[in-house]
Amino acid sequence: MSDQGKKHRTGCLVAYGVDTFGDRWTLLVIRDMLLHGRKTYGEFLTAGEDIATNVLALRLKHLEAEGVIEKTRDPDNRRSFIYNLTEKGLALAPVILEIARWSGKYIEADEGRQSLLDRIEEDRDGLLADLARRAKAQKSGRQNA
Amino acid sequence: MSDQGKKHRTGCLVAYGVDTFGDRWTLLVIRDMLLHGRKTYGEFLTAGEDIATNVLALRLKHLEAEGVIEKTRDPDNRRSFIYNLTEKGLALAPVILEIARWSGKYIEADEGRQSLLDRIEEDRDGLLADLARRAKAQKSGRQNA
DNA sequence: GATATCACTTGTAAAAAGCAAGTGAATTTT
DNA sequence: AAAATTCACTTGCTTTTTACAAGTGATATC
Repeated sequence: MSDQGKKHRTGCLVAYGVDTFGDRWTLLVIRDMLLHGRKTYGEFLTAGEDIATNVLALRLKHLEAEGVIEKTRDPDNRRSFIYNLTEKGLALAPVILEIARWSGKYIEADEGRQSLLDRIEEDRDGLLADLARRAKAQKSGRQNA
Repeated sequence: MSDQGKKHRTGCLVAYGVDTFGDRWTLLVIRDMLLHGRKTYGEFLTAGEDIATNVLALRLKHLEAEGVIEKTRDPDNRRSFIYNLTEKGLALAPVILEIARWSGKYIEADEGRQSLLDRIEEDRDGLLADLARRAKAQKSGRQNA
C-alpha cells in the first residue's frame, strides 16, 4: 500500500539516488522516457522487459511523488495519460548515459546501441542537449525530431 | 540460495547496469569502497546505513561473481578478507559521481559532501584519476593519500 | 448497443529483505 | 594454555516487495 519501502535518509548523495531509483525497474522506465520517447502506461508495459502492471503503477506513483515525472491527461484521448520527465527527471540523463557507457564496456552492443555509445564519447554535450530538447518538445506536445 | 533474482537480459545497456547494481544496497557498498576506502566485511556492516548481514553477504557474492569486486585474504590477519574494486568496479566511478551530482541538485549537502560536489564540477577528471589511484594503491597494499 | 482499449486495482503466491541468534576459525587476553 | 573476543559469515524466521493473473471502470470504436 506504500511506495518502495525503506529509505536510507542519511544525507548521503548516493543514498538519495538509490532511494529514488534504486530498484530493478525505475531506471528502465526513465530510460524509456528519455531514450525511447515512451510516455503512456501502455507503452511502458509493452516495452520489452515485462514489468508487472501493479509494479509499474507503483513506480510511476513513486516517481511522480518524487517529482521526477509528471502525469497529464492526453488531450486527444480522454482515457489516456501522458507521463513526462520533469527537470529533475531530465537531470538524470547523465546518470543514464554513464550507466550505458559502463555497460558498453562489458557487453556487446548492437548497431543502434553502439551508435549511442559512440555519440556519448564524441558528443556527449550535444547528445544531452538533444535529449533535453526532445523531452521538452514532447512535453509541449510537439513531435520530436 | 541464489543471488539477486531475475535478470532482464535484453541487450539493453541500462538493463545490464540495473542487473548488476539495481537494488537498494549494491551502490552503497561500491560507494563505500570507492569514496570511503572501506574494504572489509565489518567496515561495510557498520557503514551507517545498517545493511543486514545476510544481505551484505549476498551482495558481495553477487558483485564478486559479476567481476565488480575481488576478495583476497588480509595478509596481516588471517580471519579477515579484503574486498577491492576490480577495473570493472572502478569503472563505475563516473556513475557514482553522476548520481551524487544529481542528488546534489535536490538535497542539501554538508560541507564534506559539498566539497566533493565542487570537485566534480571543477576537476572531474582529476577526481576520477585520484579515485583510481587510491583504489589501486589499496589493492597493492599501500596506504592511500 | 456490443466490443475493445486504456489505465489501472485487487488478490494471492513467490521471492527478497530484515532481524536475531548462532557457528567456526583466528586472534587476543588473562 | 584456557578463556574470551573478533571476524566473517550462516541459519531460521518474520515482514516486506515483487510477480503473476484476473478483474474493474471509464472512454472510445465498431
